[in-house]
Amino acid sequence: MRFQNTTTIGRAAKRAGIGVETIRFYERRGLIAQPPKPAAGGFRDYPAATLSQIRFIREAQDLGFSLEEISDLMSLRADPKANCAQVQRRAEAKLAEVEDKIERLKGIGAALGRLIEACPGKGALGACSIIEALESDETHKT
Amino acid sequence: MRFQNTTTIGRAAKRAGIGVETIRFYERRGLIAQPPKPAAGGFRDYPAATLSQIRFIREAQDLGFSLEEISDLMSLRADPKANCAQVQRRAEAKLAEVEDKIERLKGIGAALGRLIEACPGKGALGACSIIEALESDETHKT
DNA sequence: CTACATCCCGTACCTTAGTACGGAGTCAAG
DNA sequence: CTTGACTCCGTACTAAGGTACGGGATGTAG
Repeated sequence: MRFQNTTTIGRAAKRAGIGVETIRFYERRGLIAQPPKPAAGGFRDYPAATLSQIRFIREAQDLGFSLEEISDLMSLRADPKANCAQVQRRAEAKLAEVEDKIERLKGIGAALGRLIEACPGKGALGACSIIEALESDETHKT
Repeated sequence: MRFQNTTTIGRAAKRAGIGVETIRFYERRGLIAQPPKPAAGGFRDYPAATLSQIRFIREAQDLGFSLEEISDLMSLRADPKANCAQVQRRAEAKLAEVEDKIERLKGIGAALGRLIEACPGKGALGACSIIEALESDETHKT
C-alpha cells in the first residue's frame, strides 16, 4: 500500500473537479508541470501547488481569460532573479484589465438589478431588456 | 443613391468592430435577428438596436459568458406579457453569478496588487506568484 | 496470483466560436 | 453600361479547449 496516500492524477482530477484528460491536456500545453515518475517506479504524485494552479486556471477561465493569458498570469513571479520592473509592468497592465472587467461586470449587474425592479408591472419605461437597462445607465456617465 | 445611408451588414460590422461573417454567424445562431430584405429590393438595413446587441455579445463574452449564456441574458425581458416572476428569478440568479465573478476578479486584482508591491526586492516572503498571492489572502477570510 | 481499477501515453475525435470561399445578385461612380 | 465594391447564401475549413479510446504497465483487494 505504498501509494495509498499519494495524490495520483485521478485523485488530483477529482479534487479539482475536472477530468484526468484535462490535466494531461494542461500538462501538454505547458500550463502545469508534470510531476516526475517516482524513481522507485509507480505513479506520479501531484503536489498541492499543482492543484492550486489547476483551480486558478479554471477560475481565470470562467472570468474570461484564455489559456494563453492564464499562462501569462501564472508566469508573473516576484522573483528577485527576474527582471522586476518588467514583471511589475506586466502585472500593472493585467491589473488594469481586471479592473476594467470589474467595472463592466458592475454595469451588467446594475442593469440586471434595474430589470428586476422594473418587473413588477410599473414598467412601460423603456428598460425592458438588459441591453436597454445597460444603456439607460450608460447615458448618465461619460 | 438610395442605399447611401442604410447600415448595410458591412458598415454594421465595421461599427461593431467585428467581421461580416461573424454577424451572419450570430444570425444563424439566433443571437440576433436578421433584418428583412427591403421589399423594394436591395440590401438589409441593420438597426441601432442590433448594433447594441452585438456590442453586448462581445462584452459579455469577454467577461466569461458563453454564447448560450448570452442568449439567455438577452432573453430576459421585463415584458408585462411574459411571466414576470420567472424572469425575475432568472435575473436574480444571473445577478448572483455576476456578483460572484466580481468578487473573484477582485481577489485576482488584489493578488496582482500584492505582487506589484512585493516586487521591489523586499521579497522573500512567500508571495511570489499570483497564486501564492491569492492564497495568502484566502487564508484571512472564511 | 488473479481480478479490477488506475495509470500512462499516443492518437483520434468533438464542441464552440468563428473565418474563408465561391458564385450570383446589387449598387454607385465614372 | 461597365467596373469595382459590396451583399447574399451555402458550404467548408480553422483554432481553442477539451474528451474519448485503446493497449500496455502498475497497484491493491480478495
